[in-house]
Amino acid sequence: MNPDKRRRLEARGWKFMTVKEFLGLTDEEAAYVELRLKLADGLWARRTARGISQTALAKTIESSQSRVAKMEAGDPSVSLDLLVRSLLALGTSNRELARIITAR
Amino acid sequence: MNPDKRRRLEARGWKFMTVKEFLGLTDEEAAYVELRLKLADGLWARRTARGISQTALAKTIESSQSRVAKMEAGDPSVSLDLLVRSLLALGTSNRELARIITAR
DNA sequence: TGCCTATATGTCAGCCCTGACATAGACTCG
DNA sequence: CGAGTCTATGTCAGGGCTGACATATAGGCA
Repeated sequence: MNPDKRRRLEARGWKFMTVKEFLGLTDEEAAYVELRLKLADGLWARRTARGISQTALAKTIESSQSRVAKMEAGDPSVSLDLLVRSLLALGTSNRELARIITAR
Repeated sequence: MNPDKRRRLEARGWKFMTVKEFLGLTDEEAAYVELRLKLADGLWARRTARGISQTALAKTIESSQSRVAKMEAGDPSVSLDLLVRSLLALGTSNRELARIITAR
């Protein structure tokens, strides 16, 4: 958000919080959610870099296009398991996986 | 295995294979299994380093002692999700998580 | 010896995640 | 315009993972 706009809104009594604060997450929960989002972004990056469609990826991991879309969207209904297995199916090495996790 | 013993056994017609070969796993599946084992080992290492029991850890993650034992044993009935969440509950940072993953 | 703690292993009802399907929007190309 | 592709989103029955429980083994201590 624009700093000026934020200042003006705060002057009028608005409060700003992080997603973590808003949802009342513990540190571990926040770290978990963050991790999922990083993997989701990493999956999208890897897939598009390879130039393959969600449907094509879905076939290689024996899933469906809709589930791939949910994965990349960070949908809560998708497990870490499936995210990681999808990344591995795209040929992601342990080192690359580690880089995705530590990305900021 | 002792190289001499192996040579003697091979001379008698025994064949040796990796777990991956034996189970007929694809590269991705093998990587997935390996990853789980690394996380399992990492969990055990972190827990014992903190000097807490499986029961104590189970309480903090709202699970049970038996499930923690299965986790550390690399039991197939345990999801990556639970493994990672347990590690995070032990205060494992992203960087440490990455180190566990890339450990050999 | 008996008691306590820690860990391993098996089982199971119930819930969460699964793939599949339907549908809609955005975009490209005839 | 219409047809095709790609992606997003909602729904659902069924299967996999869950916590809980029971039980066994091992080690420490009195």
